[in-house]
This record gives sequence, C-alpha cells and structure tokens, in this order.
Amino acid sequence: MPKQIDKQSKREEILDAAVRVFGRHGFHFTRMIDVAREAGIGKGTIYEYFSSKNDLLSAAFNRYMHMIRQDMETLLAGPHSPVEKIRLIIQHVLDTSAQNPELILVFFDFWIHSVHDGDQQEINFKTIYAEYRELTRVLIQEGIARGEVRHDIPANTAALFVSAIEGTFLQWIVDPQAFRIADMGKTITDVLLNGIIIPSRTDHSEGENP
Amino acid sequence: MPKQIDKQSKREEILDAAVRVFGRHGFHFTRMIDVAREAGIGKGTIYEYFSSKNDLLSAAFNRYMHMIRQDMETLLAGPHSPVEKIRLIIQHVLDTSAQNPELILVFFDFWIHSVHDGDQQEINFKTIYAEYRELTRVLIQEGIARGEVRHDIPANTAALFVSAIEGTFLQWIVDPQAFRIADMGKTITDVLLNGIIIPSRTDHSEGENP
Amino acid sequence: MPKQIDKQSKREEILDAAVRVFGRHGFHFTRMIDVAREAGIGKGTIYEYFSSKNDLLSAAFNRYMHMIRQDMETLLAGPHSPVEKIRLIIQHVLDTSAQNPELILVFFDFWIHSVHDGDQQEINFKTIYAEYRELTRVLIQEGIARGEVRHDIPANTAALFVSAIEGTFLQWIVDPQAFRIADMGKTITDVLLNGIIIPSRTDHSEGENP
Amino acid sequence: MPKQIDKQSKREEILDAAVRVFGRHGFHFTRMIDVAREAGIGKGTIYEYFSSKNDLLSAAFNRYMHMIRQDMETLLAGPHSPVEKIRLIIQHVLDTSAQNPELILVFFDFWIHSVHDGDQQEINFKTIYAEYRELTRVLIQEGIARGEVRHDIPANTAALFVSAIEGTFLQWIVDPQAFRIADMGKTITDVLLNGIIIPSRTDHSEGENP
DNA sequence: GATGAATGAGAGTTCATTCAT
DNA sequence: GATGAATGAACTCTCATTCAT
Repeated sequence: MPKQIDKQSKREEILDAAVRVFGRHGFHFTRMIDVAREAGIGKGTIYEYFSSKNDLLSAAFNRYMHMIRQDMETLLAGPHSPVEKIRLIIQHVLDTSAQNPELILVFFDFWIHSVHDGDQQEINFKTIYAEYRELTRVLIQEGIARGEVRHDIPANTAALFVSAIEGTFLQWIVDPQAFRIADMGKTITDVLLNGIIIPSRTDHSEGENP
Repeated sequence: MPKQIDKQSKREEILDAAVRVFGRHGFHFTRMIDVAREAGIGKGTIYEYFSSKNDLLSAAFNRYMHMIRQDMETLLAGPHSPVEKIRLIIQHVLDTSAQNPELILVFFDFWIHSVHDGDQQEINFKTIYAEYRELTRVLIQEGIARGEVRHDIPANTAALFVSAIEGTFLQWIVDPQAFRIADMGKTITDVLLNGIIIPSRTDHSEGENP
Repeated sequence: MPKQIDKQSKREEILDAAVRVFGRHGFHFTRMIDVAREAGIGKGTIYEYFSSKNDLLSAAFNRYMHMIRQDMETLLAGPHSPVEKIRLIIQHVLDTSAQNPELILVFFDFWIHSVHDGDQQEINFKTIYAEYRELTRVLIQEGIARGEVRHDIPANTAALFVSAIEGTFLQWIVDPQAFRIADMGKTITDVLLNGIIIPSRTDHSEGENP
Repeated sequence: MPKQIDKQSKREEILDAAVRVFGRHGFHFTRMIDVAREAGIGKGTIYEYFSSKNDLLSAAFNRYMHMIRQDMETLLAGPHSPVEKIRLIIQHVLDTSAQNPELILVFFDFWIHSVHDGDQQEINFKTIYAEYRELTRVLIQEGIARGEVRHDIPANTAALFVSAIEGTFLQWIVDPQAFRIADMGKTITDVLLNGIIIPSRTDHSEGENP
C-alpha cells in the first residue's frame, strides 16, 4: 500500500517538475535530463514512470484537464444564476492562470503538439474545446430560458466565449504588461454580455443607427 | 554570363514551400530536406537563400506580417465608418485565413517559437498584438467620437476583439467542423457590438436588471 | 546504484585512441566516428567525455605537454653537468619520439591548428617554444658560468637547439630512411657543441678572443 | 599567342591569390570561394585553371619549389667558397621568408598535407628535404676537400643544417617576437660552424687533430 | 527501484564541384 | 572563357532511449 502511494506521488512529482521545465523552455527545447534535474532524480528514473517524452506530455495534459474539469464542476454546482456562472467561470480561469503563467505556456505546447504530432493521440483539443463550448452553450441556454439572455444571439456565441479566454492568454503571455489578465474577466463579461455599441431604441442587432 | 536567376522570386518559392510544410507538420517536425523536397530543390540550395532554419521561419513570418499589414492598410483606407471597418477587418481576416488553414498553423508555430526560442528575436508577437490592439482601439475611439459606440466600455475592449479572432483560430484548427470560420465574423461582431444580454430599460452596463 | 565507471581512465582511453587516429590520418581527415571506432565505442560516447572535436585536440595536446614537462623535470633534476643535461634532453626527446612517430605527427597537427584556428586558444605554441628555449638558455648560462661553454655565443643559440630538434622531426617524418632519428642526438650535440669548421689557430668565429 | 600568355598569367594570378589566403587561414580553412574572391574572379573560373582544390595546392607548391630551386642555383653558381655559400644560402632563405611569412605557413600546410593526404602525390617532401640535404652535403664535402671544414663531422650534419632552418620557421611563426628571423642566419652559421663549447687546447671534442 | 553510461539515428549545416547559361 | 546557382555527400553534434549494475 505505501509502495503504491509512493509510486503515485513520485509520478506526480516528476509531472510537476516536467510542467515547470516545459513552461520555462517549451516541450521541444526541454530535454529529458532537464526534467530529471528539476525533479532531482536520475534520467533513467523517468522511464520507470513514463514510457516516453510524449507520454510525459500526455500525462501532464491529462492531469491539467482533470484539474480544470474539477474546478468547472465545483463552479457549476454552485447556486448562481447561469449568467453569473459564466462570469465566475471566466474570472476563475483567468485568475488561476494568472497565478501560473507556465501552465498557459504548457497548454499551448499541448495545442501545437496535438495539431502536429500524428503519434500524439492522447491530447485531444477537439474534445476540450467542444466541452468548453458545450458548457457555455448550456449556461447560455439556461440564461435564455430564464429571460436573462437575448434569444436571438448567434449560434456560435459559446465559441466566442471560449475564444475570448484563449485569445487573452495568447496576448498576455507575449506581453504581460499589455493588460492585467485578472482584470480581463470583467472586460470580457462586460463586453460580451452588453456589447459595445449604443443600441437603437427599437432593436439591438444588425440594423442600428437610423 | 552566369545563369540568370531571379533570386527574389526563388526566395519566395522556397518560402512558399516552407510555409506549406510548416503548416503540414509544424516547424519542429519539419526537416530542411522536407522543405527542399517540397520546393523541388536540393537541400543545400535553401542555404543559398536563407542562412538557417530559424531564418526561414523569420522570413516566413515577416512576409506573413507584411501581407497582413498591407491588407489592413487597404481596409483602413476605405470610406467606411469605424464600426463598419471593424466588421470588415474581422470578416477579412477570418475569410482569408479560412482559405489558408496552414497559415494559421504557421502563425501559432511562430507564436510558440517566439515564446520559447531565445535566439529568435526577429519574431515579435508583443509588437504584433500591440499593433492589432492599437488599430482596434483607434477605430473604437473614432466610433465613440461619432456617437456610434458607447463611451463607457472597458479599457481592454480592443484586446478582446483580438482575442476573439485568435481564439477562433485556435478552436477551428483543431476542429474545423465545430463551426464555419467564415461565419464567425458575424457572430463576433454581433456579440461584441451588441452583447448578449437583454439590457435593462434605463441603462446598459454594470447595474442592470433591477 | 549506477554503473560504476572510472570516468578518468575512460577519458584517457578515448584520448589514446584519438591520438592514434590523429597520427594516422591527421586531425582534419579524422572523423569523430573514426575515433569512436578506434576506441571501440559509439560516436555519441565521445561527447560524454569531450565537448567537441576541438576539445579532443586540446586535451590530447595538454596531456602531451604534461608528459613532456614531467620528463624534462626528471632530467633536469639529475646530477649531470649543464652541457650533459642538454645532451641527455636532446637524446631523450629524440629517442622517445622515435618510438612514437604518431606523436610527432599529432604535434605538428597541433602546430598547424594553433596557427590557423582562431577558436583554438588552448594550444599555445608560443609558450611551449618559449619554455623550451628558456630551459635551454638556463642550461647554457650555467655552462658558461662553469666555464664549459663559450661566453661569446649568439643570443639566439637556445632557439637553435630547439630548431635542431623540431627540424629533425620534420625531415624524419616524411622520410624515415633518411637517417635514424635516434642517431641524430649525437649529431646535434656534436655539431652544435663543437661546430663543424676547423678553428683558426688564434680564434674561432667572427673574430673575438685575442 | 596572347591567349596563351593570358591563360598562363591568369593561372599565376589565381595561384598568387590562393597562396595569400592559404597563408592567412590555412589550406583547410580556406574555401574555394575565398580564393575566388581574393583573385577577384568567379568560383567556377578557378576550375578552368585548376582541376581541384588539391590541384591548387600542388600547383602552389610546385611554383614555390621552382622559385626556391632557382634561387639556389643562382647562389650556388656564385664565386664564393663552400662555407661561404652555406652562409649565403641560409641567410637568403631566412631573409626572403621573413619578408613573406605567409609562404612559411603555406609551406607547412604543404607538409601536413603531404603527410596525411594519401591522394596528394604531387607534393613530395621526401624529395625536397633530400635535395636540401644533398645540396648541403656537397658544399660540406667541398669544404672538407678545401680544408675549411673538419673531416670528422657526423654523417647527418647536412640534415642538421636543414633542421636549423625549418625549426627556426616553426618557432618564428608562432612567436615573431621571440627573435628576429633574419638575425638567426648569423646564429645558425656561427653556432653550426663553430660550436658552442670551448675546445680543449689540444683537440676539440671526440679526439682528433693531433 | 534507481541510475547514468552508452548509444546511434537523425538533425542542421558546409562546401568542393558541376554545368547551364 | 566566365560565372555562380545548384547540389548532395559528408561532417559535427544532440538527445531520447536502453540496460547493466
């Protein structure tokens, strides 16, 4: 039993170390020896816990997704209104990511690899983004049902919410001074929920400005 | 009298080939021999036109940026209203990218590299995104001045527009079936301009729904 | 408990192998794979012990110089007269070199490289030859002080002793039949010490010594 | 006829350029393009006059040897005594070389290549040094015949004269401050002819001369 | 279980040489 | 005759992975 626990926790330690160095130098520029050194172990030991460098990436990704999903479930289980939940989720994702910039970097490393490495089946961004969109779509639908959200919004609105988050990360990583990532939550919800133009008196979509 | 060669156009050809293979396999998984084969030339020939693999990436990037900037200038020089220009730019970027998915992939390869490769000074996403935001910011300001845009929008709204585009690409690349990228233009402008919630009768920002 | 390896002695083995192939084909015509095969190891293994091909050359050189210097010290510590020490050193250098022709070849490879390779700072023939000359100069001075050596010899006599040795190697390498290198010791000392011309009755050389 | 002359003189020009760059960077570090640039011609043009890089080296060597031999013949044809001719030759070789250090460097590049490059048959140092020695040997013999040179000098004395010259070059190239090469002529002749030790009253060394 | 010495496939890059113009 | 664009063999060096200890 303790062996079991040790084995598992050592795996976690290595994964933590891997994510740290991946975040620092990127997956491709990271050598196995870098991960080993960061973890304070021997190079060969990694292979006792992971079958390959790609496996390390997959495992890191899976753990990351696991964390995200747990967070989401917790938030969704709360007592808030659908629109409020959207606000909270956006805020939470941005806040936690702002604390761990390297996670964002690793996330996009995942992305690039899932796109280019044919061998890499484990990392499936198609599913991830579909989940994000579905989650958002459901909340929006609930918002519509409750009369809090316009019923005439475009079909891809959920995707836009996801885009807002992801695009924010892309910009912030390359220029953390451009804006405070944690502040962006308010901007996103504010703009996405309210729009930026002055609605005409009679309707609020395509045909403004009499 | 040596062989007459249009060095510049051959350079372009190689660059085109490079972008095609980068788009197909990603920069890191692309070997120089792949680029050579795609261009129908010998491996060594590439080095007659580019000093290194990184130089190839930089050059591809610079050409890409050059194209983008020219497009932007053309659009901005048009007779449209600021809000309309935002619409047009978004639509144009999405439409052209939809035609060339590989360019999007290369774009994010650029991104990953600029973030992780310390030697890669040429590719500067900080500047790119700053340019995008500034361009949007100015149009929004003009919109406000003209009374077409609310004056109380958040400071980071321009960044949100950029995020919407970038995030759309991220999702579409990994799942082209999720939505039609060209359609997203309408969604983005519709939502960002009008918001999704039903504004209260008396105001339209923070304190709605009495 | 990792494999126990005497890193130092393995390094020596590789160095020995390297010197052998350098001697056989010259540094420039030697590929790393040649060294590896000579050492009976894999190509990559060399890089576990030496950072580059140039490093291999430097290390070989340093070890060579170390050997030489130790030999010199031993000889200089002996009970012989200065002139006798010169004899012994010359004889020793020639004898040992005659046993290891490849060392002479490597030595001149060092020489060529130190002259042409700007990156090669480690190999400093300026210092080496200066050491050789200084060593000889001191012995000559002692010989003069003891009245065994003429006090009117030219300033650069020490350099000439060095030349005699080095030039002997140059000739012997390209034509080992021309003379027996080990025999040359006697020739060098005999001629350098006694000269070849019949001294006039009153003086011997340009006209000093009344 | 003018074509003939042009062809020949252009060959010479290329050879001059080649020797200059060989002297500057060494044969191995010199690329054909370097030679072409130094000669102010195109890369391909070299191959109109020389069949390969090695051929360029051979040709440079042959011309060098031709020059040397002509100089020697001139000197040997003079009216001087044998011993004086030795003096003059040594002095001449050192003086001219001091003017053209790059020639010395090229000379040792020749040497290294003749030793290591099995394909390089053209450059034959065995013959060169044999010639030098023979030339010296004959002069010494004449000196003996005339009673100017001791008859009991060692068999390899001629080789020693050659060594003195060659070794001087080796030292001077790596440290031109160590001594003035042109001065060495006097040292060499002085020491080699007279020796450095004080002869006993009745004989000088091995016990001859009653 | 842990290690790191050993490995070789494979990468980017160089450059002597060729040859169409 | 002169050229330099094109080429690919050959090089050095890297690093994920293996495996004896």
